[in-house]
Amino acid sequence: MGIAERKIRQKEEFRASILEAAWQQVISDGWQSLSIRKIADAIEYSIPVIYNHFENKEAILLEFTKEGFQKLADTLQLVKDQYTVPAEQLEAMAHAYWDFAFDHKEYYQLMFGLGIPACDRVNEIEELKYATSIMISTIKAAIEESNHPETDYFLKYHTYLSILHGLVSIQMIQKEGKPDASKKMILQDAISGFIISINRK
Amino acid sequence: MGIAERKIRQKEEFRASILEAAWQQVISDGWQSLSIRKIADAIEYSIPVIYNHFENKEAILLEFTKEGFQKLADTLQLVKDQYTVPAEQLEAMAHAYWDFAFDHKEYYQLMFGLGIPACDRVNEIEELKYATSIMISTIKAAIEESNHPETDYFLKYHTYLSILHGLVSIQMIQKEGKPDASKKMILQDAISGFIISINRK
DNA sequence: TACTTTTGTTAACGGTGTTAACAAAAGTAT
DNA sequence: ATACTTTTGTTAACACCGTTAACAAAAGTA
Repeated sequence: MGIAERKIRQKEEFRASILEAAWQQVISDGWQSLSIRKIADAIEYSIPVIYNHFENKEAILLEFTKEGFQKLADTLQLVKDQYTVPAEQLEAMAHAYWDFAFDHKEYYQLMFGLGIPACDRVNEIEELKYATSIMISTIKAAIEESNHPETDYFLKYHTYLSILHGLVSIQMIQKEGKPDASKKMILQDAISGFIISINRK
Repeated sequence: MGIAERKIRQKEEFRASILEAAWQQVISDGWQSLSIRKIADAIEYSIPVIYNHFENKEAILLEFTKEGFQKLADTLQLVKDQYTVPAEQLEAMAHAYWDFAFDHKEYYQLMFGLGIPACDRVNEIEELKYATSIMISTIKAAIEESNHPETDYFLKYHTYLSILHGLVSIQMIQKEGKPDASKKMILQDAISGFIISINRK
């Protein structure tokens, strides 16, 4: 009897429609605006039915997170396969990573827990400018002392900050508490590379 | 008459007590758990009084964000002043940045909008491992072809991912929409430096 | 047809940020 | 001291949120 199969299929469809409705909400107003109630409203069912298919809201978000990592992995693999030299692969994958992040912004934010609070207002914070200027002036000085005094210091500042923030936030996502001292080797490694890239002939 | 001054002073104290209560809540249960109601409860006043001192909840968070950037800037300045060679300053500041982030985790999360959703469960996602393995294998291959085949590939992977994530997330915080192509130069710059650091003699 | 299981509903609990309407206290002027 | 005004605080509500218990309806099974 195909009745059990049909039920499974229907359940799958229902589940998919929940995700579909959720995704529509996310891409139209960001994942902060996603609510169980809005999903229920969109699929024209009452709220508790959603809990028949997902344990809770987090489970829905987790679904998209997985989807996101899968898409990213597929993208990286695809790009990697177009090259043979590892260094070229790494470079191409880096660009692919970047493109993925901005082409699938919602996915990326979910995957890496980017809350984006006062996103647009953060640039107006005076204290931020202060911290920025300290770093920029140092970068500037380092460049002037280097073999390439014509280097774009603003670009280098962005690189510097990005490396730092990347290291920190990846670390924070992966582990609670203060990371063991060995993790600082990653920092040391990255920052050495950065400084060398400034002084390099 | 000092009565106006007293009022201003009292208002200031009240404001400070709100921030103090809020901060206690943040450090004890994370800033996700912070609510106007809990603050009101802690200072033993009714809810709306808080709105006499802060426009809304975001304004309170913004206050801490500013504080955070101020503290970071002070820390960086202090460390910078202990060195004279710019390259040394950059390195020391990098370590100070790292320490600040983990010594003042709550500040850092606020400052850079780190939502931390399935923070502890993210490592269990199978799709993440898939994406990870693609990157790691490439790094491994690049290292084997390099002048330093004994290099720790896991460390280099972390560096690689951190650079990428740092670039992306800093970019996302600062601007909505897809960044102009010129911003990709930062990526190019950072990734070149990374690849060089692998191949470097 | 009678029974069981699945699927869906309504209604509520406890929580959130925010605000309107109003009471109480404090300060000011007569 | 009394009358008036401003400030400060309160209660109560609005509109949301995630989640769940209690129950009704439909579907499948004997």
